[in-house]
Amino acid sequence: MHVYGMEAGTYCIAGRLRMLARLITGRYNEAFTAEGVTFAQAGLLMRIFAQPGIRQSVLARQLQIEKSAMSRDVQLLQKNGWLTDNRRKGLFLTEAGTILAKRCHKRWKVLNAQVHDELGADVVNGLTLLSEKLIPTP
Amino acid sequence: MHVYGMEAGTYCIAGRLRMLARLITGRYNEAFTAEGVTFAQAGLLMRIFAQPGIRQSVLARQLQIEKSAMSRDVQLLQKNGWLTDNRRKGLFLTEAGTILAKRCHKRWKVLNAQVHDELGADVVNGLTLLSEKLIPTP
DNA sequence: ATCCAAAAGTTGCATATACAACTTTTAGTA
DNA sequence: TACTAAAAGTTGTATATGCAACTTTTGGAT
Repeated sequence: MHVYGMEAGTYCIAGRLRMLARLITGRYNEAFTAEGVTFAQAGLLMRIFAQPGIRQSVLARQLQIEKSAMSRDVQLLQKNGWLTDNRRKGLFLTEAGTILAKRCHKRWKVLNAQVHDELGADVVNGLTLLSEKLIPTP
Repeated sequence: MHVYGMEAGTYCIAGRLRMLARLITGRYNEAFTAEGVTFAQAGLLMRIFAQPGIRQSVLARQLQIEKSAMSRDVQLLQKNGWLTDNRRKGLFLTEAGTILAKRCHKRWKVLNAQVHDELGADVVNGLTLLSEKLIPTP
């Protein structure tokens, strides 16, 4: 029988990636609910912590997110008091934002290592290879 | 230097998967704009075509999408005239829906084969392995 | 047939995301 | 310095998604 999405060896790449992203996002989200943020928010906070003063446009390129989406993500962080108000001059964490970013990074480190372990080197290498083939090199 | 997301070998699995999903979604979306649908919509149409009468709950499990999200996705298809109005008794394509699903499948087949080729067996196997490790077996 | 618990489906609310069109800022050049 | 084109950022509109709470449907057990 031929059921869309079930063919051995010819499954839908986009469908599969989207499903996996949903699954893994759920798992990471769980880990961050204790901090009151989503993974997407935590990820941004950690990046801004690591690259203070970074521009939205650069983040958008790094993450391959449309600039308007990034604008809104950033506005949300700011509304929560985690960013200073000079959005257009580069992004900087407030004190609260810095504390939160550090707490998130602790959780992220543990979880991500655990997930790496569970998945194994083959999977991680596969993902790396996929990244190299898909991510535009600027 | 240690920049979040840039560490060799310890990158964020969730972040990476989400980025790849965004990239590949964009590419598949392009292919379906000619049909006036997104990839998500086309994917649903193709699944309902392949499994007529399927329940939302089953689709939600297959795709690992929350049932409320699925409910809305399905409502959108119906609003566009692609589904008959008996949502709760199983999903069926209208004539227009059937025609559209077939057209989408043609495009999907070409694109997906092309992407498979581009990525290569290693990547595809890596994704398969990842799926096996992440997707809950019902 | 009746009743009840579990499953399915919906709705309210919030976030994440894209595209198009618009405004603002920045940088280079005359 | 003034002008202008490109880059950056924002806003309108729409889809995709999750969680919680609610309603409806379904399948047994009596």
